[in-house]
Amino acid sequence: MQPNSPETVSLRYRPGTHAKGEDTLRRILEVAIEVFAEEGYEGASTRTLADRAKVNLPAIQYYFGSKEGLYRAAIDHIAKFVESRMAALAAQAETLLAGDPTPDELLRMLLAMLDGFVDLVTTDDAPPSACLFITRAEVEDATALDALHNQMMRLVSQPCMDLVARALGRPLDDEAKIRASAILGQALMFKKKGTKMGACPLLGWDAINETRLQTLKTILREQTTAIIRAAMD
Amino acid sequence: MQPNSPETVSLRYRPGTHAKGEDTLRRILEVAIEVFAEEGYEGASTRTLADRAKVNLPAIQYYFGSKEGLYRAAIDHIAKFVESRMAALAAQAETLLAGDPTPDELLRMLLAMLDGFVDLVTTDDAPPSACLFITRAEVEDATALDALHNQMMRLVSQPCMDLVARALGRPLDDEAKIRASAILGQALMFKKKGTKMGACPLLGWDAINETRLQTLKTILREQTTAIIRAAMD
DNA sequence: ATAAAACTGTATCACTTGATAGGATCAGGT
DNA sequence: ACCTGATCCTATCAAGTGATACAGTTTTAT
Repeated sequence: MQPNSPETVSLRYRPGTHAKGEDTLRRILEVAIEVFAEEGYEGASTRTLADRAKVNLPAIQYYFGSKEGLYRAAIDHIAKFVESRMAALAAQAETLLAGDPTPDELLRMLLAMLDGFVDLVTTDDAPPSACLFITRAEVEDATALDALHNQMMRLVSQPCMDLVARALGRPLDDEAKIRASAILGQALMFKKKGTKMGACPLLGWDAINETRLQTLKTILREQTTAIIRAAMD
Repeated sequence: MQPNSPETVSLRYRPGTHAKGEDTLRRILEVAIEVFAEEGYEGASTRTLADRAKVNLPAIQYYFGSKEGLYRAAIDHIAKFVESRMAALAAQAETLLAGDPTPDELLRMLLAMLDGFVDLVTTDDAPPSACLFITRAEVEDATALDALHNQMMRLVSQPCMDLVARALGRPLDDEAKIRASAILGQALMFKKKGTKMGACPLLGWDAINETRLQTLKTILREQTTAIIRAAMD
């Protein structure tokens, strides 16, 4: 019985019944994020996936129904991680916006979200290679990413755009959206295992350690403050 | 005789001798950029490439030696386009830096390069889908991209980093590099046919027309000015 | 005009891909 | 002890891949 095949998912499968199966499933999932990140969806063969996870070939169909099912599960897994990192900040921003915040409070909130976003895209926690996985999935135009897109919109882009608009005392128009996007764009250049044309290779940074992360955050906070202050006049 | 096969390239092939062959070669190349951009290297089958270019399957081997040869030729073609767009600006920046420029001159030059970079990543000219092609090639970690990487470094990143460093009266250290990268990162969010999480979908922009481009450039210039001015103190 | 080279098309090869069939093995409930 | 379902494995399939052999056609040079 394939526990996660389209027809039978959450029908007969009871997690924890067989601890061994649970471990195997998790191992496949975590390896899959790495391999999909390295090779892409088409490039990652089911044989490579199975080998790297130390399982046999049909295990993928058994646990996830199909290669695509595994891919979707990988996206879900990353989405949960993003949620765990950004949900609190997004909620905080929403509460603030519901009240009658000063421009300075709005700016501080925006800087906090920027910090969180930098953490998110530079972190090596939880699902390794998650950032590269998403980047690849993006250009591969995976429709399975839609859920994650909506989530990023809800937890990152939308709050930032709202904060920028309110801080500038404007409606949520193109200008506010452009400014918010550009501010986030600064951070995206430094994303983990980004591309060769990303900022890290340009800086000669092999990895982002704690001191480099602090330097980066400080500069981006400063620049964002300058951007908002200048636009307020 | 395969004109571009590794052994015989530029050995017996004389472009223009057979006008028909020249056209065919160019047609394959232009279609290839589109198809590789849409499907990725692995995803683009030689059959799809041949069909879209209205040639038969072996034509790819005949003209480019192999699928990989076609890929490399596509990258070369894009590299030439980038050169045509950015070389003048890069040279201008170099000349300026060789003299004794004022901070204001340096800022103006930086803004001009930023404008050029925005044009480059948002344009629909010359090789359509070139931007998406590069983005895909980046995450696919194509070693064939190295030449283009060096070129982007030489024509865009390096000049911008130099300009920022000099404008701030600092050496070319991490801070200057981070600031320059972040400034360019603002523009990258708006790249043509970027990802679904890019700025254009967030703005509800289906395409970037002339007025939108002007709005974008104006805001980015303004923000960059604010960033540099604030950092000079 | 005619030979040589450039170009195009059909048929096919060896290989890899995702997926499945069907049986062996294991763990938990009775 | 034993049965049932969960888990794992070997062997195999049909489809699609990049590439080539080789014959036919067109263009150029002499």
